[in-house]
Amino acid sequence: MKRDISIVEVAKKAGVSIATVSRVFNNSGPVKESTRKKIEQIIEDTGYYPNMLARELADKKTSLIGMIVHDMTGEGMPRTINGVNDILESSDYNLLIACTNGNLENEKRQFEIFKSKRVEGVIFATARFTKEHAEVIQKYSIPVVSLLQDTEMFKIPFVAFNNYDLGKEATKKLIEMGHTKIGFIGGPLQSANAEERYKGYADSLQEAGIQLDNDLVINGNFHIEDGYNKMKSLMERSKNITAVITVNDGVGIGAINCILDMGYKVPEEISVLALDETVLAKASRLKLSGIHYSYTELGKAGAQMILRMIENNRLEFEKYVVPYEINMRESTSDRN
Amino acid sequence: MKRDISIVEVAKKAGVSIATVSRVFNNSGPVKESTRKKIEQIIEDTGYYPNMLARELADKKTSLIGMIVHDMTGEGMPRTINGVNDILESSDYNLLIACTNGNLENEKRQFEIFKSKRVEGVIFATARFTKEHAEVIQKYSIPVVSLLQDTEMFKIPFVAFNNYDLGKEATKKLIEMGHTKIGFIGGPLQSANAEERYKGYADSLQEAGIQLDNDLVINGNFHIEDGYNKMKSLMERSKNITAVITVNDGVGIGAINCILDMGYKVPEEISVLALDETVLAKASRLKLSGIHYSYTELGKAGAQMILRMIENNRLEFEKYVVPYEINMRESTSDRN
DNA sequence: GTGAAAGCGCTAACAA
DNA sequence: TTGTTAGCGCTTTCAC
Repeated sequence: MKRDISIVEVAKKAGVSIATVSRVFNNSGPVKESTRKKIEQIIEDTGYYPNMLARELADKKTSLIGMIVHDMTGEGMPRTINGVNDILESSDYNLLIACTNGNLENEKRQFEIFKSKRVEGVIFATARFTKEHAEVIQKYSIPVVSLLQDTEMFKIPFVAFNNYDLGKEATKKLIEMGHTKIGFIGGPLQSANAEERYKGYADSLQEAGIQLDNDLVINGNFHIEDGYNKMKSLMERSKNITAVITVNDGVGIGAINCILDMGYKVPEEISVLALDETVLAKASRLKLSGIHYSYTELGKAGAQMILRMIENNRLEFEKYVVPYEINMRESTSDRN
Repeated sequence: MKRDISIVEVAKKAGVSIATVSRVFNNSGPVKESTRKKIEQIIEDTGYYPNMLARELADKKTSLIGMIVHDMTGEGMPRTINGVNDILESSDYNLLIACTNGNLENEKRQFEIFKSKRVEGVIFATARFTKEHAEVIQKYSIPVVSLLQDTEMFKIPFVAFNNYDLGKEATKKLIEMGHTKIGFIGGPLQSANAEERYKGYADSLQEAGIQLDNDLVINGNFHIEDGYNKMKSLMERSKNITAVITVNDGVGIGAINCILDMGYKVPEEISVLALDETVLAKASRLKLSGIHYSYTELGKAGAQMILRMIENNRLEFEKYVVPYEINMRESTSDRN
C-alpha cells in the first residue's frame, strides 16, 4: 500500500518550509520562481496531493452538499439528482447522498450526520415533510432547501411543482375539449401533492359550472396496476365517462390498458390525460397525453438555490415553482 | 447563526478535561459514573456533536465511499445506487456521488478529488472502462470496484452481468421455440457490453447449426426510436424474419411498435425478445418477453465487495457475476 | 479515573 | 521571499 505523502515530506525534500509548499500549491502568496519550480517538480515526482480533511478543518469549509432522498426508484428522483449534479459540477462542491426509504428517523439521523460532517447545505427530497423535519432542521442553522414539498408554512425554502395548477389546467383543458364527464384517478390520500392535484381538478370543474361527481373520483397508488384496477372500478360505476385524468403517467398507462381491454377505444370513446408524465408516456404504444414537469429543472433550481444561500450566508425563506408543459399526444380527443 | 460548540467548551462547562469528554462521547475508557452523568447532561443541554472532520483527521478514517457514475437517466443506475445504499445504510459508511456524463477527464478528476477527500473506496459505474482509468486508479492504492464492466484485464475487481451469456441464452431460447430466422438489433458498436451480447447471439446460432445472416443483424442505439427505425430496416431487408432480439427493452418496445404499424402481428408473426429488460417491459401494452437483471443486486454486490476490501485491506482482484432471469411474457410465441 | 500533551495535515497571520 | 507558529477539534498514549 503506497503511503500518502504529506506536506511536511514535500517541504523536507525541497529544503523549504511547509508554508512555502502551501503557497505553491494554493498559489497564495509570493514564491521565488526557482523555488516554485523545484517544489512543483517534487510534487510531481512524489504524487503529493493535499489531505482535504486537514485543509477543511483549518478552513472550516468542506464544499460538501448533503442530499437526503427518500427513494431512487421512479423516474423523478434520478433526474433531479442529475440536475443537482449539473449545477454542482461547475462549482466545486461535492454531493453527499443518503437514501432513507422514507423513514423519518432515518432522515433525522442522516441530517445530523451531515451536519457533523460539516456539509454546508442540505437538500431534502423526501416524500413528506413534517413538522418534525422542520424542528430538527431549525435546531441547527444551516442552509436547507426542500424539493417537491411546499414548506412555506415552516419557512423552509423550497423548489417544487405547482400541483394544484397541474390538476386545474389539465381539467380545464379537457373541459375546453368538450368533456364534462371527467374521471379522476388520484394518488394516495396521505400525499399532500396528490391532494393538491385533486383540489385543482375539483376547482376547475366548479369554475366551469360542472357538478363534482364523487362516482368519478377514485384514489389509488402510483403504479401501472393501480391505474388498471381503478379505471375498471371507475368504468363500472359510471358508464358515461368520456375522459379521465390520472395522477401520473404510470397510472395513465394502466388506465389505457384497462379501457382497451374492456373493448372501448382510446381516445375516440375515452380520453386519458396524465399528470406528471415522464419517459413512460412515450413507451406505451398509444402515446400518452400529459402534463410534463422537468425534474432536471427541479434539481438545478434546488442546487442553485442552496448554493446561493451558502454564498450569501442567508437563511431567509424563498421559493421557486418549476413551470410545466402540456403535451397533447394520442390519448386525448376533442369532442367539439 | 447558532455557532457550533466544540469539545473544549463542553469540557470547560463540566470542569473536566477534553479527554474525559471524549471518553464519554465515544465510550472509550473508564469514567466515574457521576462525571459521566454530568457530561452527558451538558452534551444534551448544549446540543454538542463532534466535528467529524477533526475526528477523521485524527483517526485517519472517513467512512466515506465514493461513487462515480456516468449518467443517472435510464433505469439501471438509480436502482444500482439504491442497492449500494441498502448495504451502506447498515454499515456506517456514507456515499459521495459524482456524475460525470461519461467524460474521461471528469472521471479522472473526480477520482482524484475523492482520493484527496480520503474516501476509503471508490465504486466506478462508468459507461466505458479504459486503460487510462486503470492507470489513474493504480497510481493510488485504494480499493476500487468497477460495476458493469469486465475489468479483469486490468486486475480491477468488478461486479457485472454476463452479457455474452445473455445474448446466448436468449438466442437459444428462441431456437428452442422453433425460430431460425432470428434478427438482432444490437447496441452501439463502441459498447463492449453490447458487443458481448452480439457474440452470444452469433455463437448460439452457430451451435445450433444455423448460418449467421448479416442481413438479420443491425446496430443502433439504446432508445425506443432506435428500435423502431432499425426494426423497419430489418423487415425491409428480410421478409421472412420470425423473431428479433433487441439489445434492451426500450429498443424492444420500439420494435414492437414498428411491427404492429407495418401490419404484422406480435407474437404470432414476429416474436420480440428483449435483453436487459427493466420496468419499461411492463409499461408497454403488449408485455415484453425479456431477460432480466437486477440492478439492485448489482449495486448490493458492489457495495459488499468494496466494504470487504476495505475491512480486510486487500486489493486483490475478484469478481462477481450477477445472475439473470428469463421472463417469457406476451411478445414471444412458440412455433413448434 | 482523570488530565496533559502530542499528534493528525493543513492554512494564515506574523516575523524576519 | 521565506520561515515560524498558532490554531482547527478531536483521539490517544502516558503519567499521575
